[in-house]
Amino acid sequence: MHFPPVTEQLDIIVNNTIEVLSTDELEKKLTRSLKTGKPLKIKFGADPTRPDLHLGHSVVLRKLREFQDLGHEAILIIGDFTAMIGDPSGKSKTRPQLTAEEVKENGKSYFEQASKILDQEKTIICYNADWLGAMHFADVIRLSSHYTVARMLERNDFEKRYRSQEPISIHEFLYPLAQGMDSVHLKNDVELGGTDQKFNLLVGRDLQREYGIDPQVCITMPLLVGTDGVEKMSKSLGNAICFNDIPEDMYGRTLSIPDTMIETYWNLLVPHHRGAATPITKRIADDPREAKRELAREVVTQYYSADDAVKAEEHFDRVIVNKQAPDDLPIIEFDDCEVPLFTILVQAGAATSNTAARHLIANNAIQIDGITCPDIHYVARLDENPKTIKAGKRKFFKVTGGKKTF
RNA sequence: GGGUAGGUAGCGAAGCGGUCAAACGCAGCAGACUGUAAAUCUGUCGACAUAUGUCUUCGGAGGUUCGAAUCCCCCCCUACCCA
Repeated sequence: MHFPPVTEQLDIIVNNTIEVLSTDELEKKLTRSLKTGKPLKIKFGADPTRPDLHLGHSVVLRKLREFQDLGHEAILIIGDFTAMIGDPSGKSKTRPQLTAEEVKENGKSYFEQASKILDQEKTIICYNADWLGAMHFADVIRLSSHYTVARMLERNDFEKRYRSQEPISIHEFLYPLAQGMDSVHLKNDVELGGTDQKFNLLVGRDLQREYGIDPQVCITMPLLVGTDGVEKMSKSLGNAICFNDIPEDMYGRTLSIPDTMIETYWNLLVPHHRGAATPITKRIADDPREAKRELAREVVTQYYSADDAVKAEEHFDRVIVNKQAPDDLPIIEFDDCEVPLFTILVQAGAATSNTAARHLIANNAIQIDGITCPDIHYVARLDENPKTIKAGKRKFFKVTGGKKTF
């Protein structure tokens, strides 16, 4: 294996990170691997509870990819075992117990999505139930003897909850230990995670030392703020841009971020273009609109293609900017010639109930062939010529009727 | 084992016998505006029918009342404190 010089590697690795614990050790490890020709093992773990990856995940995944490109070995751990414990960040919500099959399925989907960023060929994937599931209760007790309650309470959210008299379950204490056990098992050299993972990463490091293994270097990456510009990106907060979003959504949602975040997004999400002409800071200052559009195109290009990015932009300009209907609308067919508008909306999936459909109509959100229809009792006269219905800003479809012959 | 505080719509949180489908905030949806799906302002936000209502909801099961989310009884659950 041939690696770039250590200083060059360090530059790339440290870029965009929040913390590297420690840089010295990382340098030593890199030097050693350069000498021996043995790649470093880089660990990144993910719980397969929610298989929707979003741009927030991509920040860490891209760092992992950088390691791969430098010639190191990326190990993606699907936490099928730890998923059953439940992530203790924030209040522990009762999670639906996943079956082994669901977990495998989610894990597979996770890997597929992650492969949009990682070099799929070179990624090693493992399931931590393989070793955690094999542990006996006695092993677990022995493991837990390596850590103290006081040290656990050092963790930010534990401490906060403890102080404000919120409950902390014992199993939540076990979570970092389980994650740390992964590091003991893998003997990895580096573990990556978001800043919220810092404590868990350090536990892994401590445990490795306890078990006589060269402790891992912990690298934390910034948490990406969501499209709302406030909270960290998360599917449940509705401020996420997901890998699996269709290009149009991905493009539009990227455009909706506050201007102040363009630079951050650019740095964290767009692969380094070496020797890019004008620095992004200047381009944002000159023309924020175009800079953001370029960002959105870049994002779509990464997960789809440059072609899709252009199409998504055209779609956006047409539908959102110029408020015109896109091509290729789905057609909903009715047998009857006269159908109440609210029924059409429900059938088309534009509203979840008749009442909801009426609310939409009453809010002037419905247009038929470009004309707003404010009458909640409106009965549409349909024939084989499709009428275009616009529900809200973005939902379009066509309806035909009169298939029933009299 | 004992004590205390609680369990209300997606979440947070009022209400504590009728005017409660239930204040308020957040999220959601829509309208206006905008380079934008951001921000801001406005409306909406259980269901079914309609403008007058009907039905199902306030942890669960009973009960008292003309009438309960609100009172009584039993049960379940959650948190904290003391042992």
